[in-house]
Amino acid sequence: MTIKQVSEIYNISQDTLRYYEKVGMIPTVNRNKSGIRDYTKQDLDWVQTAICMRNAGLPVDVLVEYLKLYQQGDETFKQRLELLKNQYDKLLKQREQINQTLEKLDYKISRYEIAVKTGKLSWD
Amino acid sequence: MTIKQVSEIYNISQDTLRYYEKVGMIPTVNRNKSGIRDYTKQDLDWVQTAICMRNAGLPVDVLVEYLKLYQQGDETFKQRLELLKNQYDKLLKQREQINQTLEKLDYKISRYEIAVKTGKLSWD
DNA sequence: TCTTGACTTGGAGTGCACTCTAACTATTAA
DNA sequence: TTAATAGTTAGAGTGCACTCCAAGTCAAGA
Repeated sequence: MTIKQVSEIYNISQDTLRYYEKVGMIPTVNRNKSGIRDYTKQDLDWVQTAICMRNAGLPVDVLVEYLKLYQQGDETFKQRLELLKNQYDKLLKQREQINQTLEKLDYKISRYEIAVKTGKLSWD
Repeated sequence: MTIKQVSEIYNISQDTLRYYEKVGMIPTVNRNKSGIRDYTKQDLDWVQTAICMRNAGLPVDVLVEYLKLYQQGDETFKQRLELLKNQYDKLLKQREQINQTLEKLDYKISRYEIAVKTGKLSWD
């Protein structure tokens, strides 16, 4: 599968796909005889996971570290587990921040709904 | 209240507080006769809100726009409402991304918990 | 054969959100 | 009186994650 197809499937730029590979966030993709990337099913799994993790805000260097450990083989299960738990905890905290902000916004929004109707913003 | 105190209360650098003010994310803080910031209760409310919003990932320029509308008075209720709703929707989507990633991580973590015990990573 | 278009690379450039620096001023303690 | 401390400003620098660019290669079609 070509980089163009992958970029269309996941709605991500070809530049970003090449960048992810260059920095080591996903494994090196095999090239055909003329040097062009040919993504396999496994490559797509890595791409998908990388995009998912990045969308949630995991830092690139952490994902690079994860791939490095992965490529070092079975000796690194424990380190990989620690890394994943760590990121899990950080995401829980981030979600909590978002929830707090959603609450605040919800409150403000309800006040503005009234303000738009009445022309007055209450208690402020 | 001095910038040092504010920075300690909210655990944010003085530089960042000055930056938020400079770019217009919070209103200008009054200075005493020797030009030193003296944060009022209202200033603190703005600071707290700014930090909350930034922690959830709202962009600086959006918060600047909000303050600008706020300072334009009652004519901008509708625009402020739109802005807030917009950010609310974006945060909902971001939370959804985080939830997806948490699920993925949870799955991986449980596999690695077993892998660490057995020395083998299953089905992969 | 020539051109078009899709790909390749290394490396430079961009946008965001701080973060740091230098030069300066005012207040306080020794 | 002097020195240390805590603040001020404008503006430069940093780190992250892309994003763009230039120069080149290759395969297919006119």
